[in-house]
Amino acid sequence: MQQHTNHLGLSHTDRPPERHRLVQKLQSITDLTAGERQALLDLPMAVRSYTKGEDLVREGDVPSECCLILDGFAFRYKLLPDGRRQILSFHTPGDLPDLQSLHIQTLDHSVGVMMPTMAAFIPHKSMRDLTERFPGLLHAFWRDTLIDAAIFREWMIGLGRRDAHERIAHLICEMLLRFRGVGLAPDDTFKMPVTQADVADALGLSNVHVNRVLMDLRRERLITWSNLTITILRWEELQKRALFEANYLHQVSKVAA
Amino acid sequence: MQQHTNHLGLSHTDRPPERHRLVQKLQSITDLTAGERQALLDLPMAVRSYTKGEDLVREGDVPSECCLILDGFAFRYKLLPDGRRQILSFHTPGDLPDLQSLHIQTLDHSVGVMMPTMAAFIPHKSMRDLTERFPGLLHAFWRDTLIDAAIFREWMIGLGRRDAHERIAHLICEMLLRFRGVGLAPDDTFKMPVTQADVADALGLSNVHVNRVLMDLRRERLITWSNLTITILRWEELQKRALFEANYLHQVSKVAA
DNA sequence: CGCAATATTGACCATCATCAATTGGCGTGG
DNA sequence: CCACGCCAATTGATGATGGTCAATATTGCG
Repeated sequence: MQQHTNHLGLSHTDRPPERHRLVQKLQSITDLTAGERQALLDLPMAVRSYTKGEDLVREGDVPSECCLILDGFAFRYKLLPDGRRQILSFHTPGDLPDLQSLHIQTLDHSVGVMMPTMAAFIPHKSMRDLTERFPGLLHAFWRDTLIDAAIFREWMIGLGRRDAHERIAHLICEMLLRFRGVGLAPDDTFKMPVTQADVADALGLSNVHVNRVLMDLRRERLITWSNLTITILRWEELQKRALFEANYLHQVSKVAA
Repeated sequence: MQQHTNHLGLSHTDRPPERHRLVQKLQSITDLTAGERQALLDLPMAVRSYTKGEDLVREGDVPSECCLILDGFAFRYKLLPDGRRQILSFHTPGDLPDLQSLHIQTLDHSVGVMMPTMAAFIPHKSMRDLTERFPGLLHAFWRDTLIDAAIFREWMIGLGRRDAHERIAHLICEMLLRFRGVGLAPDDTFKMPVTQADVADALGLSNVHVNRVLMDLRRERLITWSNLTITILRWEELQKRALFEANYLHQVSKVAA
């Protein structure tokens, strides 16, 4: 996830090797038949590259395609008129952060990237054809939407009822499991390409306070976080600090192929 | 919505007249064919009544049926180990607050009621048969899930980045539009059967602070709120106070039949 | 080597939580 | 019909978590 070969900003239009990420992702939440897998690989997609600070889509857009993260790291967010920002979710390769655009005309949030990221755009029409030919995939996408919503709910609990230490510890726990789920967290270490200010906007805190709490967690030898790289030192203790319960991730604890 | 005829706790098993609420709700977010409407009305459902404080389902349950609010007022919530509570959403008649159980085995939150409420339970098997026979309904349910998630996102912004006055004003704006959408807010007045403590748990505040902010909003003559009844006095001003933008509700501004 | 973005620290302050009464509304039993 | 009791609303006093502002270090990188 952390490195990829092409981020020159060029726009290709064909079969990037990373397209298997989508299969991998869906397979992590449901079973797919060979035919469904092939159909996913055959989806037409236009690939584009982005760098830190660019948006894949913006609030207010009326997209005619869905975007798929092939490589990199993206996030959904929304701005208030005066500039306050709330980050709604983080997305790793294989995710479809605006799947909702299939059914909801105008986008109610933006999708940006935190690092050089490659995204593929799949026409809505192709998605509709696909789900018509393969009802199993329709269920897979619906299931994905439902898990997405479950994660929103857990974040709401954090924003509404957890204190700063719990929130930050909780986010770290969640990201560890999500990266583990796609085989990207060997030795309880993973790359988290976000700044402390980003974390602040995700958790409803100020950057300054995030910094202070991180110092605490480091002092307590629960984690290490530098160079965009996080290492969990004491997993049990960290979960306790976060009041973390993994069930909401609905992971089908099976290692991605 | 505020009154209903039977809340003796009896369990019927047949065709309550309120079952049309489901049709009404789905029709408010998509178009249905006559066949689809009839199929919805023919769904088998077991009706049960609940009173304030009772739960329809609990976190950890593995339901084999979906619940449908026929009459009354329900909410989804989750508790932290030490008793802190976060309310995740409010639900009016026609809503299916645990639709997700169709695809996600174990429930990650509870559903409770705020007032005498009648709910119908529809076996998952019936739902699956239904969506198999009527793919249009499958899309309708998916769309419902997506709108649900859109509301979660808006609440996340409130919890993370709005101050107490904005949050409360925003909730009032949202509920007005939702009640209006089902024809239950004549004269910008509607019944909101929640206590100030409930509002606090929905917005991540303390009951005391909710009270103080409500006093402010009343002093400013923006609203009236007593006896579980809210009246909006100055709609434009209230929206401004809340930084409210209705788009996220994705309402198809058409009056329910 | 020097910029520019992040991270870190300190000082001060505001919003909102907590704790503790007190008041008010309303249903129920006598 | 009225008193009691309970739940919710209201108010006051006090304090803590976390925000804001402003420097000062670091670190990554061209």
